[in-house]
Amino acid sequence: MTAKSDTRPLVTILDDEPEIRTILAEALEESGFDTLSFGRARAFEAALTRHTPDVCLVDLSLPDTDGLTLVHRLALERGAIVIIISGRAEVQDRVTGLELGADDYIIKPFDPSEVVARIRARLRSTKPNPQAGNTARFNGWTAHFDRYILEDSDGAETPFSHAEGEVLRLFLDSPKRLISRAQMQENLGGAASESFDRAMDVRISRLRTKLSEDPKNPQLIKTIYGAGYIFLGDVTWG
Amino acid sequence: MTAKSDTRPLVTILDDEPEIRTILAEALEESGFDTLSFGRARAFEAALTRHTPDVCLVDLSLPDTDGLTLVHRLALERGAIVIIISGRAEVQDRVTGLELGADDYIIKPFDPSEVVARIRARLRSTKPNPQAGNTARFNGWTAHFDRYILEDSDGAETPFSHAEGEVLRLFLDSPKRLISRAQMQENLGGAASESFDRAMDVRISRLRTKLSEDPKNPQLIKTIYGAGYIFLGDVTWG
DNA sequence: CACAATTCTTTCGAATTGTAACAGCGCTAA
DNA sequence: TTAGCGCTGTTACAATTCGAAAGAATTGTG
Repeated sequence: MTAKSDTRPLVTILDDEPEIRTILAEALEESGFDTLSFGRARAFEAALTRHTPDVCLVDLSLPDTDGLTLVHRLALERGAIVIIISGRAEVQDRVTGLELGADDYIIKPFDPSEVVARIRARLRSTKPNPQAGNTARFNGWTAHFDRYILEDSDGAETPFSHAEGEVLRLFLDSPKRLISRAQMQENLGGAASESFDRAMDVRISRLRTKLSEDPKNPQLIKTIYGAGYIFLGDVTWG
Repeated sequence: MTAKSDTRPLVTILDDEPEIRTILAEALEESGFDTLSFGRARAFEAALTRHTPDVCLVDLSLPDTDGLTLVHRLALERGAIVIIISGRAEVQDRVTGLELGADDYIIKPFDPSEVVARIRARLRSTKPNPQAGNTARFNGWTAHFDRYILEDSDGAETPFSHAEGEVLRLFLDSPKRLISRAQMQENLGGAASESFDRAMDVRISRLRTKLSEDPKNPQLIKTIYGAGYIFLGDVTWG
C-alpha cells in the first residue's frame, strides 16, 4: 500500500528552477502520478508533516540547504524513495549520492519519459503489494486482519480491536516510514475532535502493550517527538 | 532476502566483451561481491540452474540472443534484480529496458565504482532489513539511527533523542569537515528563531555528554571559534 | 435492564526541547 | 600582559508533547 489511500502514487518535486518543476509535473501527471512541487527545501520539509510521498525527486543544488544531507535524512529517517536529479555529472557525485541513500541519480538535462520509467522501476521493486492478503508477518508476529487476532512467535493468539487494527494496518502499510499525527487522524475513522490526539495515544499505547513492547524502549513503534511515529519491522503481507 | 545464504552477494556478468567482464569482475570482487562471468546467454542460462544470483548485469548486444527478452524473463519469472549495461544511449532504449523489468540502465562507457554504487542501492532497497544502512560506526561508538541508540565499545547502550540524532547525523554525514553554524540551522528542524544559536549549543552539549566527551578536551566534536564545528572520527556507514 | 466490550475523554506525570541566565573561554588591542 | 568584548558551554527552568491510568460515554448482547 502506498502512503496515500487512493490510487495514484504521490511524487514530490524539489527543484529551484520553475521550468524543470513544470516539465516534470506535467510528465508525471500524464503518466498517472500525483505531484507536489517545491522550490525550497524549507517548504518541502514543511509539507512532509502532512504528506508522505511515495517518491521524492530532489535537485542537489538548492539555495537553502545541503541537498545531500537532505537526501540522507529522507532515505534513512523517513524511508522514502529518493531520486536525485542533478546538474553535476561527475562520477564521484553520483557514487556519494547513491551511497548516502538515494535510489537513483539522474543527470540534467534529462528526458521526462526516462524519469517516469525510472520512477516506475523503483516503485515496482520496492512495493510488495499488500492487497494480496489480509495477514501480515513482521518480526515474529502475525496479524490476521480477517480474524482480528495477533499471533506471536509461539503461536499464542491475542485478539485486537477494530481501533487497534486501524492503527496497526496503517503502520504495516508504511513500515519504516515516518507517519505524522495529522496523517494518522486522517486515516483513523475520520473523527477529528479537539482532544483526539489523546485518543490516538491511547490506541498506540494499547497496541504497544499487545505487541509486548517495553514502554521505555520500544522496538517496533518509535515515537518521533514533535513529528509522529515510525514503525520498524520487516513486514510481509500474504 | 538475498538469494545466497552466505555473506557475499552474487553478481552475474553477461557481456560479450572480455575486457568489460574483467573490469567489472575485479571491481565487484574488491567491493565484496562474488561474481560469475559469461560471454554468451546460453552459458549464462545454463548456470542459472545451479546458481541464484542476487544481481544480474546484462549487456543488451549479445550475439546469441535478444537481450531485452532475456531481461524480461529474468525480471518477471525469476524476480531477479536486473541491471542493463548497454552501449545504446538513446532515451527510447532506456525507457523500454526499464519498462521491460530492468531495475537500472547504465550506459557504456561506465565507471566501475558507479556500477558498484548502483548495485548497492538496488540491494539496499530490496533487503528486508535495512539495519545495515541505518548504523554508523566511529571510534568505538556505534550509532543506531533506527533504534535511536548509541552503543559504546563495551556494548553499553544509551538512547538519544530525535534532536540529538539530527545533530549526530549531520556530523556523521560530513566528518572531518567544518560545519558552520548557519549550515547547522538550515539542517536542524528548520526552526530558525532569534536565539536559536543557544538551542544548537545545548543540543551539541547534550550530545557531547552522551559521547562521554571531556568538555575541556573534546576528542570528537571540536569547536572552531567563530566558524563552527568539526567532527573528527573515522565514520563507516553500514 | 444488567452486563460486557470498546472507545473516547480526562487527568496527571514524564520526557523532550527550546529559552534564559550566567560562567568561562578565545581573540584582539592597548 | 591584561582588560574588554564577543563567542561558546552549561545549568536551570518553562513550554510543549507524549504516555498511561482511570473514569465516562457509547454500543452491543443476553
